[in-house]
Amino acid sequence: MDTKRTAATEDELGKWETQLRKGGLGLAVLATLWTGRLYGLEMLRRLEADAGLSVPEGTIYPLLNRLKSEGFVTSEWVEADAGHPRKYYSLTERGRVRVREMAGAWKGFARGLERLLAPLEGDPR
Amino acid sequence: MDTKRTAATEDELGKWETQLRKGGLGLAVLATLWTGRLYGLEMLRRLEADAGLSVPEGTIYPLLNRLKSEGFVTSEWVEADAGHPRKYYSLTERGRVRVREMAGAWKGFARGLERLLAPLEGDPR
DNA sequence: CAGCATACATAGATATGCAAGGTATTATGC
DNA sequence: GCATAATACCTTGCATATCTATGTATGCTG
Repeated sequence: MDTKRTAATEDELGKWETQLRKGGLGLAVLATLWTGRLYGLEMLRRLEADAGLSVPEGTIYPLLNRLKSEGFVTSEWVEADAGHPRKYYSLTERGRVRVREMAGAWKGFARGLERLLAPLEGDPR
Repeated sequence: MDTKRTAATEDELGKWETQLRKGGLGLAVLATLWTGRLYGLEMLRRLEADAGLSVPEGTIYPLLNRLKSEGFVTSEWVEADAGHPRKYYSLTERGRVRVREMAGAWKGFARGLERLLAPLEGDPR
């Protein structure tokens, strides 16, 4: 029963983490493009390596399509000498402006939450 | 047209901020209860004052019910000598454990995102 | 040419925040 | 005593983004 409860708790925490990411991932993806173009799976690897965010493929492609239809990124197919053709995404000018706005909103929210979490720090209770 | 575009952009940013809060608000609410019990509207005021998070009532009551049915908080009606009866919410033991887990997950996510945002800092581009 | 890895894509289910509107109780002015 | 306002809590319906699972196509390799 302990194992059951633990498993359930972990599941719930997992679902919650899913919710936590909403919105945040859009910013994360745009941010990876700040320094230059990347293709889909390359972004996933960078998100994992740089930020510890493991994002499934089924999440990033719809997200990229949304960002594209909103005019924040553009895409172009690039055929390599060897290997499969890849779809590279780049930030548009509008996208650059947007990342800054989003980053600002993120920082405001994060600072507020940090303040609320301060009382927990080092409290053994 | 400029005004139109600006307005539309702000609307979109607003919708995005809604997404950004998902999950985060649950943590924020539980965190306000760390130091002691509070009633609904009191929480809203504290969230606004301490963290700059303005949360509408339509958000917090369903949220509190969820947290209660999941066993993270308990509630009790308290009748004051003067004034209206208030429903006070407190953290359960399970709730305390949970806040810690959530705070840990939040920090991991926030650190990762900060790393991704680092290249934007002071980049005039 | 069969199997495997790479790369992009889609559909349905689920969860959450919000706006709008509602009920009940207490305090206040006249 | 009665109307009005303020406090406090609650419910419904909708919009939105992500995940799971699955599908398609291409190129490499033995």
